[in-house]
Amino acid sequence: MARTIGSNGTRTAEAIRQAGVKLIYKHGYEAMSLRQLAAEVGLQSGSLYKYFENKQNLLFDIVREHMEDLISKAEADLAGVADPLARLKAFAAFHLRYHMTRMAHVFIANMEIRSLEDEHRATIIAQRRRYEGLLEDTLRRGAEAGVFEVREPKVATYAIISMLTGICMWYRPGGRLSQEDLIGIYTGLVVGGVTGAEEAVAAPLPLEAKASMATSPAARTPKAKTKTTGKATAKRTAAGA
Amino acid sequence: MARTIGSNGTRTAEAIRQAGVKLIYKHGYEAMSLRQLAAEVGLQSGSLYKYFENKQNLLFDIVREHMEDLISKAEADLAGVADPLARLKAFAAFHLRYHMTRMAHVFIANMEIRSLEDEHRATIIAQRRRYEGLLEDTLRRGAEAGVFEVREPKVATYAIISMLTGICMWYRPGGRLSQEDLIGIYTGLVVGGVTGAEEAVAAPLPLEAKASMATSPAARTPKAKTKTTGKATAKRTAAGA
DNA sequence: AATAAAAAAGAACGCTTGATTGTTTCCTGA
DNA sequence: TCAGGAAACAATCAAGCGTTCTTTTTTATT
Repeated sequence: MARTIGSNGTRTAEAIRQAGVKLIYKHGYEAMSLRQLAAEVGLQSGSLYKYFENKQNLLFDIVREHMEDLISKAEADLAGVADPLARLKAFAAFHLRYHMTRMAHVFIANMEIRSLEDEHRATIIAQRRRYEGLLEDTLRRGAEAGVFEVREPKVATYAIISMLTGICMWYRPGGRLSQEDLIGIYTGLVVGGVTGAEEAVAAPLPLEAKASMATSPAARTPKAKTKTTGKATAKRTAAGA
Repeated sequence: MARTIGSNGTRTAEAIRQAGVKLIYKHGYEAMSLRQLAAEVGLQSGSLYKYFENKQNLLFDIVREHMEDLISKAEADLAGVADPLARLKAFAAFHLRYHMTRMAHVFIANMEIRSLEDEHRATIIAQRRRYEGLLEDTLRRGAEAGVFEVREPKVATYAIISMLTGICMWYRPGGRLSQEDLIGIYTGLVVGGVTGAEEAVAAPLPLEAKASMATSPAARTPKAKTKTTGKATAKRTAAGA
């Protein structure tokens, strides 16, 4: 056999992209082998190279396109909103909704940066800076306008984004709380945090002791989590590309 | 040559553990080869097997021991603190200080869970549940006591822990802000978030454009910001645990 | 119908991986 | 002092890796 019946380039390209996202999300970039990916799409591993230069570039393409999508949608969403508080809420809502909808892409973009080669990683980090700037500017303007109590906009930006992004570590569609419920909860936490509870900002910290050491076993409660097929192991090839 | 002069089992075991943490932190578990690890310690790869059963168990040992340490220290730190607000602040301060001090271990424990085999992963997740319970119980009691405005303690727990954990994505010792500075800032955000800014919690969301899936081509920055604050800005993304 | 292009198969490559084994050297305690 | 155990080496294994190349089949174009 060679070319299969009904085969089509653009359709295969899209299938590879989707399968790549799925497998990298599930197993990680290093752990995903190209044979595994090819099997998922129904190809031989060698045939994949009609669709990307090498494994590294597949990852880079996926992450870069995701970041472009994230940024453009965020900027579009915030375009008309001027008031800092409204802008903050809009950002939080957008970020949460986006992250709940496209968890696999987000997860990859956050986790696999380390697997990118230097130049690629620099590109992605620059994109991320730009995205973070949307929030940071909002916080800074709000602080200048006296709406927010934010002494360190950059730190607050990192903190807030970490908090919001964290939702895709546990959220699964169909749970007790709807997306809009969660947006309400998270937004409340964010806005409360930056509009200043006086007692909070003032307080240094109430800690007396520092010591440690004590053993404690046991555990409770279950929670849904990702799974791994304990199969493939991989290497990170230095000479690879 | 065989046994090297001055070689000592317990010392080598410790060296392997440390090198393992270092290399997994730097390259990831999958990407770290045992030959790389052996070279770091000054051994041949085969010799490593005197110190662990296999690569998977090395990872598991590292993560499990880290979680045990985290939990026991946290429980010790919170032992005497009864008041919900004080307890919340103490938890935040502990978590931040711990994560700023042992970033490599924390990073591994959060990132490499997917690389653990099913049974091992279940053990670690149970430990994490227990740790999260410390915060969740505090939030729940504070809410019952009317000190906090927290409708969903579990969600708030995830959100807060993600935010706090995120600090080790960018914090590097020696930056402009001290550990205590950062603890103050983060604690302010946390306490503000749960002590309820009325306007925040009430507001549903001020968004008119709901469709996050609307296509928006390209991306134009009205205000792209690339402020380089010394070195504090760095590498990894704001993701959570 | 003839031909070119596209799509995929399939075999092969050089290498690295985690893991195993047998052997040699060093250290230590009776 | 000298055996016996601890510690590490050295060589090896099969498996799997990313990648390349050639061949074959299908589709599209003329």
